[in-house]
Amino acid sequence: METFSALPEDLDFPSMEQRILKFWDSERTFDRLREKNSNGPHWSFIDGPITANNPMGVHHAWGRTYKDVFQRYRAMRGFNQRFQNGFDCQGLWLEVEVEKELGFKSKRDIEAYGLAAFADACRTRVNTYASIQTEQSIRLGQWMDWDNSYYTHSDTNIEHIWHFLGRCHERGWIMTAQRAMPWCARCGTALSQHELIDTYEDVSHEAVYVRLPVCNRENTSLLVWTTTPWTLVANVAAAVHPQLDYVEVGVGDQRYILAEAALESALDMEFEVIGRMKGAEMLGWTYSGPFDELPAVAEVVHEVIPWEEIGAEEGTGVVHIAPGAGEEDFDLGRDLGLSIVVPIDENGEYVDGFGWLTGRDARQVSADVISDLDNRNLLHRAHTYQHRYPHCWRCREELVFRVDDEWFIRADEVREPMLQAAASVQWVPEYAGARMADWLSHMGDWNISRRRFWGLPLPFYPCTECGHLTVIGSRQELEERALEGIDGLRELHRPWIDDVVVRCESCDAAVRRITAVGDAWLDAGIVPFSTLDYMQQSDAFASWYPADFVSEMREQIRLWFYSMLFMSVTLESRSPYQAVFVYEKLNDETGRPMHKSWGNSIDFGEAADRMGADVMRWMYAGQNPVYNINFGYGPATEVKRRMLTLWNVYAFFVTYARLDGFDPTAPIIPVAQRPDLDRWALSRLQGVVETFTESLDNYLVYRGVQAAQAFIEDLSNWYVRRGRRRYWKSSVDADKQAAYQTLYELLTTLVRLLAPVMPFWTEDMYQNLVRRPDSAAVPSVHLSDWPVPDVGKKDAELERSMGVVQRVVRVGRSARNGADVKLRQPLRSALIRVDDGEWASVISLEQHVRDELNVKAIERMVSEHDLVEFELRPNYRVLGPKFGARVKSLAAAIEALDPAVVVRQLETDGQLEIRFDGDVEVLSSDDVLIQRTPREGFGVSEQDGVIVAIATDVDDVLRRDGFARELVHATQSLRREAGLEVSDRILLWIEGGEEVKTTIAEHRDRISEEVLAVSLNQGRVVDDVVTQEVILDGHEVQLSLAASAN
RNA sequence: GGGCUCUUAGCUCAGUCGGUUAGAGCGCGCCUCUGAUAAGGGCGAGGUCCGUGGUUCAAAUCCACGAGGGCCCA
Repeated sequence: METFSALPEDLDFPSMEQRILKFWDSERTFDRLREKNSNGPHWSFIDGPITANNPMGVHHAWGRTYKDVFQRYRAMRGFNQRFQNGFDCQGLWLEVEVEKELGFKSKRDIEAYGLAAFADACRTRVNTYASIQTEQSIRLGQWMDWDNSYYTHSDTNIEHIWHFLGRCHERGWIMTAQRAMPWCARCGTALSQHELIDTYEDVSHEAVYVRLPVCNRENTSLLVWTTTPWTLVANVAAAVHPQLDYVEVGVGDQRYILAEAALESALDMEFEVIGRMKGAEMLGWTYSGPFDELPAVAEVVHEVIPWEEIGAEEGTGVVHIAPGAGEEDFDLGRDLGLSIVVPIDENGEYVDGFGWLTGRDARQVSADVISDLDNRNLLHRAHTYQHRYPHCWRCREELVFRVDDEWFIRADEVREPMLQAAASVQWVPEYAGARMADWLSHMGDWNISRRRFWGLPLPFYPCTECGHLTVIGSRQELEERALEGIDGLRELHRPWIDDVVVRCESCDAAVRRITAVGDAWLDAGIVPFSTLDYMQQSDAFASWYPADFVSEMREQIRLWFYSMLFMSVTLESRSPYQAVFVYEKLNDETGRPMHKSWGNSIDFGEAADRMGADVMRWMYAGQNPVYNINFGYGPATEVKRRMLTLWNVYAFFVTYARLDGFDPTAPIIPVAQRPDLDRWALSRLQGVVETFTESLDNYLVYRGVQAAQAFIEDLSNWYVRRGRRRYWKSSVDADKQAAYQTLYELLTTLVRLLAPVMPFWTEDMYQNLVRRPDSAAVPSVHLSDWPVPDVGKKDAELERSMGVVQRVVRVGRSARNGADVKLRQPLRSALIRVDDGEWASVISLEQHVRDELNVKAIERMVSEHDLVEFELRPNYRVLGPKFGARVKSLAAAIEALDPAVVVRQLETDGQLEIRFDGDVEVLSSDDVLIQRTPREGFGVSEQDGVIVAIATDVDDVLRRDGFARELVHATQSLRREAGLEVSDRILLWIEGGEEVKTTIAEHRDRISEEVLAVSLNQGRVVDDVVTQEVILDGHEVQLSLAASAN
């Protein structure tokens, strides 16, 4: 049996991943991992719940990649983990989707449908998408205990929130307050400020200039302007800026008062200025409101009030104030103690007391309000006005403003403890902590009530008799207090919970629950407790709380991280997490946000099928999390190309290891006895292991990915390229064995190192490299131990030397390039100049330099004076600290010297006297930097202090040496065309002129060996051969070859 | 208005403790290699390190102010 399986033509991630998924499944690999670590130390991660509402997006895949990477890493280090996934299952997001499914237009449709049926529909949707998301996550390679996911709509979760609210109530933090909020009449609920972001759109509204007759001033009116005529019925005041200039103007028989600066825009007719005054003079005036005949506002005294925020750029400088229908109006009204008239209900319809408007939709009454004002002679002018206006992000309806009673948790008392708890957390990146601190310092009371259906039932039972608020803290308490309805309580949701009537704590009256449900962030915030059975005082809680790590998008700082912190500080006086990792946003590959309607969003399933999960994961893990990621098939192609470098190395190894029957279980050649190239690569590997480990410990996996990527480049473009001939040799000797053992160790270590990031491919490689040759090996890469750096294999000196050689080679190639001699032509020698300490490095690794540059010899450049020109620069790094401010005149003195003379002086004496500022100082060669510029006309290049000069003359010997290479190359091409395997032996005939004959005579053995020819003859043959005529270096050559029998 | 953050090549981004001539990948042009081969390598063009001021012998780097982008708060 062969040790390793042959590899397919190319790396097909999707099909390979499907194979690995089946493998994990049949091998129970994840179960075994958990069993293996069951006695290990705990590492506690809490999964932020994903809304089980739609299929997963590629942005979720980013976050889940992080979660999976860190959990897999900790698992390889032997930590016991819970691997619990979570679903967010309640709240408006979900309700809106269910409404769409059922074709509903408003909350009344839900009520008509029935709350019980609606709750069932929500539950069904949760189940559907939780299962789809589970499948998708598995496809991504995420390992979780999928049968044990938590759901935020569970009674346990709800009870734990009740418990929390009970504790808040004990401290007197639960309260109600009026609040003005943007409101969606269709959804029947308020929107929070952050839900307004990006919802402003250009729309046209009918704006009106309205006359408000001033009391006790004949025919005189305030002129106000509004873009929302529907709010005029709720007018209670008119605001003016105390310092602004106002004028009284006559228009026909009417007089208007408005800001002087607004005259032009507001009045489009002849007028005459009659008087002037400051706004301050008008304060306290009263006026008749626009709808005083309506019962709801009949009693309101309309007054002129001051407001500093007024400008005259828009409107009239006199502002219509309706505290019940505008946000700023409400704040102003509260400060000044104005009456608050709330004209509409939660569906946007006028409430009782508004006459002909009652029952009508506020968003459809503009025209009627305007004509009504006109009929009553209060309209000055109406016009179409275009402006940006907020819309509901869910249903795109225009928003209105509404004042409503809401439930809050007071925040002032927890603010300080929360700040302290947050300060104890490791925030990655650090600025996330500053964000949290900023948010906490400014946070207002937490508005926790939502007027919806499918959500946490707030356990608030205000007594209509005595006013006492009963807050139920558990299901048991509910049962104890229940007077009726408890038998029909199927679950802790509406409508069933609404039927339970309880006994008031204070007066024993029968009280009902408020109908509001809770903010969904309560649902998510409680999970550090609910998932560990906190209320049962469980052992689980004691051993898994607080979490070592949580990770989500940055916006979760003010959402989930905040709500968890709030609840945890309240319940346990400490942070629920010790480290928080945040990352930015996912955009399309051009940097635009992904939107379904823009057609630029990418479906997760499609992405997994087209690019493969490991490619996605490698891209995500390599992203610096402080930047938005630009995701798409273009970037994925680039990432895959980089991964292909590792594939090439892997494929190279497998190809030759199979040919040679390399046995990885054979005795190990001690590292000290292996060639420098091997020791170098192994040393580099230790550094990569260190860096990668550190990057995972610090939650900055991208640094590890970058380091691994750089190492893979080195592996391919230096280690394999430099060492490839060692694997081609026909004989199996110690050097070849060392080469295999080294490359094998590099690959198998890398496979373990990269396993958390690309679990599929590393498993595939592991099975082939490790398990196949050794059935006793650990059955999965994910069950193996995390690599530990072996200091015994570190050789800093060798790494440094190899670095010098790599630099020399780079410069040498540049020199050859300039000399215009192709690399296949061997040249006599390379003259090399490096820093004094570096020559030993070059000599010790001389072979690599000669091979790479294809020169017969290297020489140290003794006198570079003929090849380069010099320039002197002060070495500020050394001189600065030594001379301080005098460094400037010293520098001037240095630059005035003749560089060539200085160089000779330093070469002979090693020091240099220099006069400046009247002093004489002695400088050493460290004090100046000698910069060399190659003179024209040489094959010379200079970079980073290294000079390489190539002797470009070619004599007959060198020429034929090069020609032999040409013959080899041409023969190799022909081998390929003939479809031969790399190990097939051949019979070879070469026919040509004198040059060919002489070259073959001189290089027969070498040519034969290189092309695996068992015979090499001159002449032409005709039968059973592959033949090709080529012209090499101007010589006609005919090559013929045939496969050899042995 | 306040906070956090970013601004380096056409694009995406590195840049350590302030110190020589600021780097990589992609793209572009040229060359090269070829027993990893629908790969690989090299060279080149391309930069006001957002601007101004300051600290310092020395600033992409530290400080202040300003401009622009992003996010958040009010």
